[in-house]
Formats: sequence, C-alpha cells, structure tokens
Amino acid sequence: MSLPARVLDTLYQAYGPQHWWPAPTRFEMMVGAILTQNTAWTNVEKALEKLKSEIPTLEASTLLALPPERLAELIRPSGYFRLKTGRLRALCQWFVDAGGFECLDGRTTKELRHDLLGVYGVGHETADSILLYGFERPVMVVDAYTRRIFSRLGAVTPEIGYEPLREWLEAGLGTKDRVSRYNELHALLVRHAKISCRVRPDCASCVLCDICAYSGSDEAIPEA
DNA sequence: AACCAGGAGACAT
DNA sequence: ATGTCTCATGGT
Repeated sequence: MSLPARVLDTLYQAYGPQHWWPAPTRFEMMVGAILTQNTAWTNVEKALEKLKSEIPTLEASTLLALPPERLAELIRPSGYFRLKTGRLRALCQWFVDAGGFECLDGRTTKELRHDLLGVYGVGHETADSILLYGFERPVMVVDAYTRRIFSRLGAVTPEIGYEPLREWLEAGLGTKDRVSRYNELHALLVRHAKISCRVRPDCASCVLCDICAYSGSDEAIPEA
C-alpha cells in the first residue's frame, strides 16, 4: 500500500472519522476558509460567532451589504482583519456574480478551480479547501501540516511545491471514494498535528512511528 | 514574553 | 521561477 493510504488508515484507526468541514452551511464553510488563513481555528470561531450574531443567516448578499468597516470590526478576532475584509468581500462578490451554488454546482472542477484562484485572497489551499469541503470535488488539500508531516516521515522533501505534493498524495490514495478519503485524510492530518509529531524528540510515541523513516534513527529531520 | 496558528499578495531578485 | 516582507489576534 502507498504511504498516503497507510497514513490515512493509521490516523483513522487512531482518531476515527472527523466529518469535516466544521460548518453548518456550505457558504459558512467558504467564509471560514478565508478567516482561517494562517490563523488558529479558535480565533476563527470567535469571529464567526460575532458575524452570525449580526447576520444570523450568513449569506453572500447580506455580507456584501454590510459596511466594510462593520465587517472588519466583526471579524477582528480572526486576525489580519483588514486584509480579510477585502478578501471576504471579493469572495462574496464572485459568489453572487456567479449566481450562487445554483449555478456553480453545474460547473466542472477545473473551471471552479481556475475561477477561485482568480479571486483576490484565494490561493491554492483556500481554493482546494472550498472545492473539497464546499463543493465535494475530489481535490486533495495541502497545508502546512500536510507538508510537515509527510516530510518528517521522510516521504518527501520539505521544499516540495504545492502542486507536486497534491498530485503525489492524490496518486497514492487511489480512485475509489476520493472525496471522502481526501476529506478524512486532510482533517486527520490537522487533528494529528495538533496532538503530536511537532518535534522529533516529542515524537517518540506518535501513532505514525511505525511508518516513519526516521523512527529509531539519529538522523536529523530536515526542517521546513 | 517570544512563538505559533488549517496563507496569500506585492515586490525584488 | 524563487525568496522575503507584511498583515494581526489570541493562546501557550
């Protein structure tokens, strides 16, 4: 079995299903994807809560109608609030102009990806998160945890680019149940990263040690 | 009290 | 193509 598949099985055994993304609606999922950029999820939760206290049914058009100043104030706890105000508005503008899910759901994954990457504030990871968790398209998400964990397992170099790593992961996960498997793997990697596997000396009893190329050796793990 | 957190864009090289 | 700087809050 491929390494990505073994990691998925191992983490699933250890932590169980994660049923991501943790959002009640598809649109809130997209908002969360912007807010969580380089930011702890606990801070995003505070921002989302304040947002929803003002706008109970979180919709793109309603969000756009809000004065940018007010929006910035509401999402402040998520950090980078001035930047993210512009990014959220850009995402909402795109969403509304495109006709919402009604129209977007009919598009191909390639079209959506190209479109999303053209939106201000949406990079590779945010686009792929939205595709996988918001549109249930078979696209693996690569984040800092993903790169760190697989490079510390000795599977890839820390410098590997976003696309090469995504393609390597997707190739290793086979063609069956791609959406649910990509979903679980990414969510499990995040869950696992928060618990262990940060620094090697702390990694003595990590559930991935059986798979790790470095376990039992003194060779230094290359830092990202 | 430094360090980090589910990145992306502008800009220089 | 690749590297560096900036953006900001809240928890350890």
